Amino acid sequence: MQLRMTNQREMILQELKKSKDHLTADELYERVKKKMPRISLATVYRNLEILSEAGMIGKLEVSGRQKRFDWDTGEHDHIHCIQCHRVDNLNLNRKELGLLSSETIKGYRISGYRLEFSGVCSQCLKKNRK
Amino acid sequence: MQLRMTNQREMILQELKKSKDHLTADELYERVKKKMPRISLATVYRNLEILSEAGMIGKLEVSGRQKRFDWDTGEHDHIHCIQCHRVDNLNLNRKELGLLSSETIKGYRISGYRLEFSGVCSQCLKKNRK
DNA sequence: CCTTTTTTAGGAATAATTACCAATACTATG
DNA sequence: CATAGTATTGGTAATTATTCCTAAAAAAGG
Repeated sequence: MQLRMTNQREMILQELKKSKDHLTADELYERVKKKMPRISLATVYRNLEILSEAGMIGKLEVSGRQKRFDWDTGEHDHIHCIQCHRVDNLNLNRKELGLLSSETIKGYRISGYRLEFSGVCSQCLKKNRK
Repeated sequence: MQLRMTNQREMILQELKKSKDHLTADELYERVKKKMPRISLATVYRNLEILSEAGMIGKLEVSGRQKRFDWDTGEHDHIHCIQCHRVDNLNLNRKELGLLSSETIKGYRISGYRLEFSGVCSQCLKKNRK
């Protein structure tokens, strides 16, 4: 692992953790820029990739949209709103699902899975009622 | 519903069904172009969107990559190769999972879910051994 | 310090997709 | 059938998200 923490890298990581949210690269770029005005968007992208590679953050590639990055690296699933595209955490009992038991399916060597619910979040439901 | 079938629309639908695969818009464009050389890529994109809207094909927004379209509209899950990005079908017993039972989770009104395994497909495993 | 390696900023390049719009094709009437 | 209205198409420009490139800056290691 042994990941060298540069100022930019550290700042990106801290801002993501502070947000306690699932931010996109450019959302994070906007936040980091407030403190480091000269940082480049490419640096944000590169470091998010490096940090997720190192397992220090999670990467969410959800529903064909922009990638989002997750400060929480613990095992959990996600649920997202098909209207405003927010992503929330979800804790399902994975053992009960019994899905991870098999190491190969249809000839694939399984490395992981993603369970992704979609629907309309409470904020959007409220908005729609108006 | 009542979808008017233009020549282009029909051709796109037929080529996708014929392929029995999960094609991207540009893969399909290449195939359709063989029979309709003057068709536009935009038309392919547009009609794939319209067809999936009408429920005549499925849309797969998988792992942050290119969208793929599915000739098979029956309920099924997917498994994809993290190496070559192919997508295969998977039939899991959904009732057993007991996941669709709840209509709301964390305030969301659930409209669906996607279970997506990832791993290395047999072709890639074979390739790697060489 | 001086040299080597890594990282950065900034902009250019790329890939996938969508938007726009003038030209066509189709539909339904009179 | 002529024709007016609507839908769809082709071609291209624009957009979005992301990666690539390169010279400069920063850090590491003698």
